[in-house]
Amino acid sequence: MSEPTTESLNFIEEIVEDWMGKNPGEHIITRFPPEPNGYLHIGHASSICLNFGLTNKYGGYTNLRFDDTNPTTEETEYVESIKNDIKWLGFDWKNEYYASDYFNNLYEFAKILIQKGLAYVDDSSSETIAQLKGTPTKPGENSPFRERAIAENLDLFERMKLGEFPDGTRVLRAKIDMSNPNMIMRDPILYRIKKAHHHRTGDDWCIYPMYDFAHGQSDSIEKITHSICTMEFIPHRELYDWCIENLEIFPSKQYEFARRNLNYTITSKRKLLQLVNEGHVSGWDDPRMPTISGMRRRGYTAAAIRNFCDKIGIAKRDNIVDMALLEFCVREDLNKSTDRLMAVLDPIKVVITNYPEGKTEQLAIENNPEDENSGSRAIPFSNTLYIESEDFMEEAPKKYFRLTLGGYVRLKGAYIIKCDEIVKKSDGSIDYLKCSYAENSKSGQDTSGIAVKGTIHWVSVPHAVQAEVRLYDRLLSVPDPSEFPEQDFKDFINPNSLVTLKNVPVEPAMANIQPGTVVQFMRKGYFCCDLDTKDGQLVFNRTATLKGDMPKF
RNA sequence: UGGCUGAUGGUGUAACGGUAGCACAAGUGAUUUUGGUUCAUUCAGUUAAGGUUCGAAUCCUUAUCGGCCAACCA
Repeated sequence: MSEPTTESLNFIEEIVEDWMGKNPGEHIITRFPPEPNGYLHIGHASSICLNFGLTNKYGGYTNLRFDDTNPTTEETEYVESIKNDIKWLGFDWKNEYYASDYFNNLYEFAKILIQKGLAYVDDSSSETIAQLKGTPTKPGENSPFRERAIAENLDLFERMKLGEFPDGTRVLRAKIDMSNPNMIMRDPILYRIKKAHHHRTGDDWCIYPMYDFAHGQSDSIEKITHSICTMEFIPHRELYDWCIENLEIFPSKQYEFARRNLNYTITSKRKLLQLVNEGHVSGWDDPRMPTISGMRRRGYTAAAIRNFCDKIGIAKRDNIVDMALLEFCVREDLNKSTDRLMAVLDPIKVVITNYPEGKTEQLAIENNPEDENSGSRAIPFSNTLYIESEDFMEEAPKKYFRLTLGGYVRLKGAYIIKCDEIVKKSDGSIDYLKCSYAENSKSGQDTSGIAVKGTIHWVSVPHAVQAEVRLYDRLLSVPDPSEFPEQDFKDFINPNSLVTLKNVPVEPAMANIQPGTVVQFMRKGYFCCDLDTKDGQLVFNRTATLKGDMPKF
């Protein structure tokens, strides 16, 4: 009965479907190639969903390959975090590989190029090499070492490997074209000397291949059919193809898409590392970070992140995705799955004068109205309660639906109360509210006939449990710091990105929540029980507020 | 001033020569024991100018505006 809807494909899917049409019976192979020099962030999530999503959809498989060709910045800690994050996101790789697995192959490839007269050892300093490289508008000049004999190149390269020369004294370069309009092709450096300890190969090597001499060949060795990367690698594709062609190896193909940007945050590993190192955040997994581990700690779910990546799509144009869409995906998922509990973030006390002193009633309340299988729980009610201070106004405008002096309001799951008197301190601030309740207004069996405009949450004072609550907000105070290139992005860190509340009264059921669990604090937002929770000291992170602004009065 | 790449509502993304659609955001209304959810509804777009065509977001030309490229980083 439904219309035959033709699913719309992104341009990468079109390329894949086209490939499959031309290669019947074969399957695609993709790879996710992180450099282990930082934690994965939301931009990587997009790439992960793309690469793994493609092979989930079309068959074939995806490898995880660490691009570990620079020993000075790469660490095992990052390898572990990356694997953990990918698994948490819900994806499985076929093979776990490392570019460093291929150091021998790459070394042999280099010798092949030398023998073909397509690579040479250059003794120039890095300054000289930069100088002779020219500029985008000015062609480069040949290195004086460019015409070295093949045998001499072979010998020198061998001795570079043997460790005979200090760091930075020699490099191996491809012999291509110093006047190529694409600067990447102006005799790119293939190997450099770095007497550094590698996280996997230890001290086996003192020469390491550059990205351009490792990535394409690694793809080729793994027979990657579709090597998907971001737009800034477009100029590198010419060199990618050049290496594969001259080495006569499996012709992997590179395709580029535009990296996804999110407003009010940054996704630059360099800048993220700066935030961590300089202590602007508590670590890579600080809930304000756009890292996968940060979002996880904040309470975002893997399903929400996957859905977000699906919704923002894949294209080639520059983009800054609205954070509101990510939050929408988070709320959409959490709304269906989280239990509703009560916590009073900014409490004022209410005494119900006509409710027996010392009496406790257990009231039944449903856990999640969006999930009929979620059941219900009992919450204790007494004559002394906390309510949210913003839920009371002495004199209120017409549109104010909550408690006012002389007005009525419903306590969620309990009774209707009326505020009879405000008891003030000597400084004029509110000490507590004297209220009366309607005994026949009990939730679910209300015969009072009192019409109330609003329902508010509450916690019984004698039964309350204390918690620390961390209110997180957007990391930056401007949507796009790149609009201010003269300024340091750290100047834009939102000073209110974290507000910590101590001794927040929460209902007793909260004490049984396990770290990592997300619940909704009724009317206040979604909150995730933090890993710092221990020995009965509860800590909650605000994952997201509820949608819409409560009108401010 | 070189090369590469891109341009569709506020944001993101479709439409592949034939009705510019979807989602988010924003607004309005209904429902609601969460000012949540849900439902209904409104606002709002093809960078510009030419050309080809019965017909152009789509093809061609020119212009304009963005992004990337001069690490022994990836």
